[in-house]
Amino acid sequence: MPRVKRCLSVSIRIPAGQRGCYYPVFDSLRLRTMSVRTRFAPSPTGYLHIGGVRTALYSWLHARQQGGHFVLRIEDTDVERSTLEATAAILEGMAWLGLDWDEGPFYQMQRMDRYREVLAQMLAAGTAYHCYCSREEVDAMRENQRGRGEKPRYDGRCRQRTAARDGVTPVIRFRSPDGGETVVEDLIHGTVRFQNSELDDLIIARSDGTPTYNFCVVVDDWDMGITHVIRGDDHLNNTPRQMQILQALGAQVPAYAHVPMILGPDKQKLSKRHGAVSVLEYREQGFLPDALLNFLVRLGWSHGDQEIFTREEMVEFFRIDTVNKAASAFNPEKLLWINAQHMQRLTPEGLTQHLLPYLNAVGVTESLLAAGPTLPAVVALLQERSKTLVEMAAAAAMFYVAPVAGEPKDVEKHLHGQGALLATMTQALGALPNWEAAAIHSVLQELAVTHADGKMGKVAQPLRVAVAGRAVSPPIDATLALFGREETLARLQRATAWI
RNA sequence: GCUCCCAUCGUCUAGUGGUCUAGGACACUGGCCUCUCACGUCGGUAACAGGGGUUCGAACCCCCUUGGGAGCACCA
Repeated sequence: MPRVKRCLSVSIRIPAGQRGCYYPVFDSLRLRTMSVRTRFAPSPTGYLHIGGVRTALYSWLHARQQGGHFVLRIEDTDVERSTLEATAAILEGMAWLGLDWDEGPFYQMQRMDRYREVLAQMLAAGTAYHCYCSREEVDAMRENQRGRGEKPRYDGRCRQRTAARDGVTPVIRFRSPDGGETVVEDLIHGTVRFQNSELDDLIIARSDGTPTYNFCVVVDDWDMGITHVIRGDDHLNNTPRQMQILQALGAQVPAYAHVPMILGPDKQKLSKRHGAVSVLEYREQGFLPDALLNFLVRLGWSHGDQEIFTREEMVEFFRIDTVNKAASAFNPEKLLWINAQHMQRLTPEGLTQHLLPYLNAVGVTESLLAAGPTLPAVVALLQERSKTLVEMAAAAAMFYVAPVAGEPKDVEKHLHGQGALLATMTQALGALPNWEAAAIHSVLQELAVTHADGKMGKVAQPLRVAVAGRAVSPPIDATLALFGREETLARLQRATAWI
C-alpha cells in the first residue's frame, strides 16, 4: 500500500490488523486561511445545458462569496465529440449570465505535455504501471466477473510485469491501494465511504499515449490550485479514484461538493423533449439572466422564505453546504413567475436596455422607436403585465407600429355597430385641451355616462380595439396618452374602416 | 449483478427530538380590486413513501422494504 499523504478532506483507515494509524486530517486552519479557488469544467460536446449552468452558478457563487477565484476550464480531450461551436456556445452562455471567470478558459488539449510529464513521474515512482492486456482479455475478465455477480474490474495482472509484450503498445494504469477505504467528506452529502477493494486500477493513459478524463481532472485541479471541487453528483463515484491519484501525487485533496442533478418536470432525466435545455434558448425566450440564475439557485437551496434574490443577495446568502441532497425537478411555471418578478423590480430604464434586442427582433427598428413614444414610458406600462421580454416586445410593438387590421374576434365583439360611438369619441378627444391620462380618463368617463349607462367597459373596449387592434392593452387612458393625440385620432379614423 | 447516492403538498422548499392540528412559494382554485389583460390583496385544496425499532415523546435518530438516480469504458 502506498504511503498515505496528509490531505485536506480525506482520511484513510488502515485495515484491521495493520495497527496504528488513523490519519484524521481535516486541516481546518488551512482551509480557513487558504484563498478559495473553484472551477467550472464543461466538455464542449454540446450546448451549455441548464444543469451545467447550475453547477457553474454554485461554483461561481462560492468563489465570489469567499472572495476567491473562479476558473473556467474546457475539457476537450474527447476529440471526436468536442467542437469549436460548442466551446463558443459555452463562453457565450456564461457571458450572457454574467458568470465571469477570473482565470482561463484553459483547454486540456493544450496541456498534453504536462499530463505526459506527470505520467512519467508516476511510472517512475511506481504509482502507475504499463498494462499489456488486450481489450479482448479485459473484456473476457469483466464478462466473467459479471457472470459471477461481481462488479466488473481489472484484476491487476500486469502489476508485476516488467517485460513488454511484443507487438502491444501498453496503456498506463494507476496502481490503486489494495485495502482500506477512501472517505469523501462531501460538503453536501456528508461522509461517503468507499472500500478500496471496490476500486480497480483504472487506465490513466490510452495506448496512444493520451491521458484519460479522471487523470486530467486530477492534474488540472492540482495545478490550478482548486480548493473546492463543485460538480454534478454523477461524479461522486469518481471521487475516491481522483483522491487516490491526488494522494499518490502528493497533492492536497480539495474539498468536494457534489450537487444533485436537475430533472425534467416529470422527474425524468432532463432532455430536449422537456423543452429548452440550452441556456441560450432561455435568452431567446426572453428570460432575464438574473431571473434564470435566481430560479436555478432556488432549485435545491433556500434562504428562509425568500424567493426573489438579486445577484448580490445570492452572493451574500448562498452557502454551498446547505444545498439539498435530492435531485429536483425543473418547473417552467415558476421560472416564468420569477422572471416576471425580476422584470417588475427593474427600473423602466434598466428593463428597456434588456428589451431593445427583442424589439428589433420583432421589427421595431431604431427609427420607428425614435418616431414613437419614449420607450421607458412604454416599458413602465408593460412592466407588470409581461412575463418575458419576448412577450413585452410583442406588446410594445403596438406603440410603434399601428395595427393594419383588428383582431376579427375582438372587432366583432366590441366594434361592431359602434360607428356612432367612435365618431363621438373622436370628437371629444379631439377637443380635449390637454392630452394627458387623467384628462383622457375624465372624457371617457363622461362618455360612459352619456352613452353607456355609466359602464366604462362599454366605452373603453371599443376604443381599445380601435386603437390597439385587440381587446387587450395597458390601461386605455395611459395608452392614449403615450400615443399622442395625433396618432390616436389617426388610428380611430383608420378603425372606422374595420367596422 | 455489484458499489454509491437520494426520499416532506403536483412542483421548489422550511423543518435538525417536544413550539408541527407540518410553514412559505409556484401551479390550481374562490373572493376583492378593475376599462381589458395583468399586478396586487384576502381565502381554499394539497405532503412527512411503507414497516419496524430507540425514546416519556419522532417529519427529524437507527434498521429493513419499496421506489427513484448515478457509476462500474483505452467517454467525459
